[in-house]
Formats: sequence, C-alpha cells, structure tokens
Amino acid sequence: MTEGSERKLRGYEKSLPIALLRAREATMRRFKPHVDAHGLTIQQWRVIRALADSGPLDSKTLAARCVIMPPSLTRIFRALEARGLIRAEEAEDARRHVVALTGEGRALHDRMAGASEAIYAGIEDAFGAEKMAALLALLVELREVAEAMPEEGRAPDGKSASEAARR
Amino acid sequence: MTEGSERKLRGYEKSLPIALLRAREATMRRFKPHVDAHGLTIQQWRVIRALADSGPLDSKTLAARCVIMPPSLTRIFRALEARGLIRAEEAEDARRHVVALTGEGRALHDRMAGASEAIYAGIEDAFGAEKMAALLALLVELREVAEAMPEEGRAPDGKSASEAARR
DNA sequence: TATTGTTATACTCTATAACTATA
DNA sequence: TATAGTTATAGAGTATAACAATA
Repeated sequence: MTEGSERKLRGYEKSLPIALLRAREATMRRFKPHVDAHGLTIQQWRVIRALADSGPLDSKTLAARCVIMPPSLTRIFRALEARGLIRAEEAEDARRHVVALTGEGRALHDRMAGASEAIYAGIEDAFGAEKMAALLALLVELREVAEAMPEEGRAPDGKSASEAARR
Repeated sequence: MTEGSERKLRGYEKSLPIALLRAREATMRRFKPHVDAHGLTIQQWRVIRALADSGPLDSKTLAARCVIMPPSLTRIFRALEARGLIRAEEAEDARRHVVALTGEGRALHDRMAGASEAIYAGIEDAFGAEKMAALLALLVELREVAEAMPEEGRAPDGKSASEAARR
C-alpha cells in the first residue's frame, strides 16, 4: 500500500546497480576489518592485489583494473611508496609510470592473503561453490557487455548518446 | 609469467568483491550521465528511488537500503529538502526522521524513470533477460548469506571474530 | 597532435566519536 | 539504558580541467 503503485520503475530491490552495490557492501564488510588492521585502505589493498597478481603495472592499467581514478592513484602511489610497499620501475615509454611491489610489499600481501582466503572460503561455504562460480561468470560477462555498449540504450556509434547525456 | 605464481590468493580477476565492483562500475557508467543531467548525485537518486518505491521511510531504513552512512543521509536530506523534492513527515516515534517525496520529487522521479528504464532495457537486451534474472537472484542471495554470517569465517556467535579482527 | 600522468580544485561520501532527544 | 539521528571532524575518493612531459 505504497499509495502509488502506478510507476515503479523496476522495484528498488530489483535494480541491478543497487543489487550489485548491496551485495558488494555485504561481502566487503567481511574483509574490511582485516584490511583496516593492516593500515591499508580498500583501494590500496586493491592496488597491492593487482600488482601481486600481475606483476608491475602502469597507472592506466591499474586505474582500469582497480576502478580508481588517476588522481587518486597518484596519491595512493605516494602513500604506498612512502611505506616502502611499492616502487617505480623503468619503462620503455617514459610517459608511463610503472610500479611494482617491493619485497616488503610482497611480504605484506602474502601475510594478508591467508586470512583473506579464509574469509573468502567462509562466504563460499555458506553460499555454495557452484553458485559462487556462476555468479562470478555472470559478473564478468555483464561487465564485458556493459563496457561494449555504446552510451545510451542502442546506437552502435556511441556519438548521439553522449550528446544527449550532456543535456 | 608473473614470475611468482606460488601464492596468487585467488587471481585478482576472480575476487568476488572486485568482480562486483567492476560490474557495478560498468553498469553505473550507463546511468550516471542521466543522473548528472538532472543535478542529482548517485546517492541522492538512490534515496529518491527508494522513497518512490516504498513510500515514506525513516533514516535508518534508508541508510540500510541505500547503503549510505547516517551522516551522509543527513546532508542528503538537507539538499533534497532545499530543492523541494522531499519533506519531513510526522512519526509516532519522535526520534525517527521520516521523509517522503513531495509532489515535485515524485514528478522528478517519474520524469527520470523513462530514460532509466530505457538504459536498463538496453543492458538487459545485450546481456539476456534470463541471465539478468539469474544474476539478480544470486546477488540477493549472496547478500543475505553474507549478512547472516558472523564476522570472520565461522563461529556462529560472532564475538571471537570481531575481537580477532581488531587485532 | 595524441597520450600518460600529475596538479589543482571543489565537492561528496566514508567513518568514528560525541552529543542530543526521545523512548 | 538503549535507540535514532545529528553534529563534528578527519580523511579518502570522485570528477574535471589544466598542465607537463613524452611520443
């Protein structure tokens, strides 16, 4: 009896971005105390994990992979470098800022990885491994689909849509 | 050839929180220009949608449903109230701050709903309706599972875990 | 000229604690 | 005493534009 059931958009609970947000919030809550305890922010931890997983990376790649804006990354680099966890690396292209984990950074990552895995395993146990795998696959596919989309709902040229969005 | 494949945690790409974040980022990107164009922040739009969907709500409920911290909500209320989009409502319990959409707020919501649905439909078309439904169901279930979990990996009393997290 | 990244700037949100007022 | 919310405060990230350096 919400009084006006005429135009409900899609039911707040069934909105995809909101469902993604809430699911993320609920799972992140499990990891955050662990990350906090090591004096890292969530974003800093993402950067460290990406580097541990892929080796040295440049700023642009990290920005995309960690979903962090370049200006934020600059600050995060400074903070992690000041703690001796990462260091700048030589790059063929001198424009690129490539960073790598130091030994200390790798050690911190490895130290944190165990507890992180345990938390993950707890969630997977409760949720079910097959569902977890299915969910991950769907998330990756959704991301690819959404990234491949032009701008609005259709139009594979992606020009008129951005204009429409601007006003 | 990342040089050290010994301890990979889980492969950055297969981390659930990161997959959720990236999927959300990719989909949000479709909606953001639309929300921007109406002078709302994403969080403000979440509040408006929740109110449009459920009728008047108190601060605590909105905080949980929109994943917004109470202090942020206070500020958002002020901003939306200043624009005449919401108003405070009487509550039996005088401690509660219940807000409702005004006519103007409802009108704005309805005006935005069309384009929002179109964007949504575009994503659903590209992704597939069954997958979308499956994904939503998994997300809701994951959230419920994660929320029901104690603190760390197990222990259904949720005490020792929070202590462990503190140090 | 285009690209990569940093700076500058302004704003929003996060997060915690302390406080007020109900209940 | 416990709960709901606001205020205070500090800090981090978002976002955009402007700029520097390199390609």
